[in-house]
Amino acid sequence: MLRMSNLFLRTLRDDPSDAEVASHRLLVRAGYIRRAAPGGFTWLPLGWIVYRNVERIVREEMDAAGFQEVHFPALLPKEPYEATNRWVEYGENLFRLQDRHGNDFLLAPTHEEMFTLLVKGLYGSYKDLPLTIYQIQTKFRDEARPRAGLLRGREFVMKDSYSFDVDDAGLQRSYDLHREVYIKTFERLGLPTVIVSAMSGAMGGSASEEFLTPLEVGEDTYVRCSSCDYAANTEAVNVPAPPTVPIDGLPAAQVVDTPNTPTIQTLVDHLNAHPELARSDHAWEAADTMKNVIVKLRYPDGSTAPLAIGVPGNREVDTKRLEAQVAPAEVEAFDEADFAANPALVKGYIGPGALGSDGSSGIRFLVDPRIVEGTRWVTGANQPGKHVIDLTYGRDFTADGVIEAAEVIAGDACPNCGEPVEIARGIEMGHIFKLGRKYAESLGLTVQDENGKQVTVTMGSYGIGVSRAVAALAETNSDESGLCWPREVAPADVHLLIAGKEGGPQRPAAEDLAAQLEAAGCRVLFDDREGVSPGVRFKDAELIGVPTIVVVGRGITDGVVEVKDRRTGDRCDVPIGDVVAHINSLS
RNA sequence: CGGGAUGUGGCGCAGCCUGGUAGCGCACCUGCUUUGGGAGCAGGGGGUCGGGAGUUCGAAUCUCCCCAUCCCGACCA
Repeated sequence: MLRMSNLFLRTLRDDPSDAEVASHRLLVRAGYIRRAAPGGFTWLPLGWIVYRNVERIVREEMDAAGFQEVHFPALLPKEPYEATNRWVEYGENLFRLQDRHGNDFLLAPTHEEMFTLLVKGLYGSYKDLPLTIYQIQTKFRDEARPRAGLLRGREFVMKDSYSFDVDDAGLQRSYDLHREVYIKTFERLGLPTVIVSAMSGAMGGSASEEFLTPLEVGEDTYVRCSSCDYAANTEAVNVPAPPTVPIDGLPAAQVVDTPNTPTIQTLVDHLNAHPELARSDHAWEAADTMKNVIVKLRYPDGSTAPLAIGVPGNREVDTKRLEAQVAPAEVEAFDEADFAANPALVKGYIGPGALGSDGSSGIRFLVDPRIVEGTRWVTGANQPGKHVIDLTYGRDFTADGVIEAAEVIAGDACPNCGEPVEIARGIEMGHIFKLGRKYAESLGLTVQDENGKQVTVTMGSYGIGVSRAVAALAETNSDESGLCWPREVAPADVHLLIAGKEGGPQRPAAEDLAAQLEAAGCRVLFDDREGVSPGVRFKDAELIGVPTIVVVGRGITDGVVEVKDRRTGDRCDVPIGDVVAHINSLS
């Protein structure tokens, strides 16, 4: 039983000034967590109970699936990460440090290398596989900007599992099993999730899916089809290419004067104001133009290279989508100095003639998938104040390749069925993906097959944000008054409080009831503090968010107590002798 | 990485412009009263004023550097 008279807890009346999102605000205010470092939090007793409940559920589901738990150090040597090149590729998000001898270490952001090496050291036969092992461990990422409390810290707890199979069919089975286990785990946690196709990011590998909890404060944007079951992180959306158009008979490209057209809109207006430039089929619109955006890619080794991206003029370049495409390189702005170094680029009037391996600047030029043979565009003519119209792909220009970097807009056609898509935000709670043989190859993990031949093992990697799940649960289970936890993760089943004069019958009755509830297996948070006004007790109960609140108050003279549902606010009087049975019927 | 704001007891804030004994509310301690919706009165304890350097007889306050937190931007040709 948790007695508030001696529980290490102090609730706050005011919101902490640095807390923005609900989960952060309420977890701090209700005394669950406390900031200890930039992006790092201390768990207080109530918070630690909730955290362990979440961890327990995750562990139970892993174990039930037959996965086995191991535990690695968080502090790791550099060498395995050099073998896979991640010491460099992981970039600035990797915490690197040195010991007293000057040897390099890292604080692990994830443990692919170590799991691979562990299996390599112990197993050598196809008969040992399949195998899935996991750990629940603190991970470190030197986030550029930790924010939103527990939702995005620099230190957090993750459950990560890894599957090992001899062949692709085995990997598929391991992957599918994990997918099922995750669905069940999030259901049990009471966290709504959407499964979306994803990019595999810094881990490498191929197919991958994310489990996102829909949340406005989330940092992932995903699309969902209004009609079919397609859902994908915007980073992973593949825009379908339109059919090509026969080039015969298309109007010739012509360079036209377009003074004072610094933006796409002014350009479109200018064209429409000049009938001699009119198109035969429709009035000019932004989607008929192509804008060429120049960025600078910075590679992990520090080198940089410019990149030109051609997208339809009605769309912006989505930096996240772009970065997902060029990873591990990072995207930087192409600044004045860069323009100065590339005199072939006429700012505001950049066109394909200056771009690509065959262009005057030689800058690598990639275009949106919508730009296919026979499509014609209005775009820069590489001279101040001039654009070119009817510039046709495959006849007048070509690019070095295709890139998925244009933003996805609500209403775009679903890549699967063509119906309009919706756009929503969410936070990544889980990620499953097929690593394939990348790590096994770089680290030499092979087993002998039936024929005595060495074959490279194929792997899957699967993560759940355990500490983040606590924040996501707080985020999705709260109101103006405070938190309201799902029962299985709540710090207690019942918040029992006394509302009555000290010295009256309420305290002894509440003590008695607390003991009975506990004897019946109920987890009780008992507000037995003295000299605290009833208002404070009620406010604290609502803030703390235990699912059922039992008030021993004035009804006690009639032998009844009040049982209140924290979430709905529904309350009813229950004879004190029936409370235990009543509570048990709730869960 | 850029711009802006902020940093003063556990939490929320004032004081800074115009340098001179560090303040308020909540929380905490003592006493009395109060007890079904963040009680009242009285009396207390607690702060290297983010850090460092400088100016000055004297710095929370002025100057410089650094650090941290929050917000906005990171591209839109």
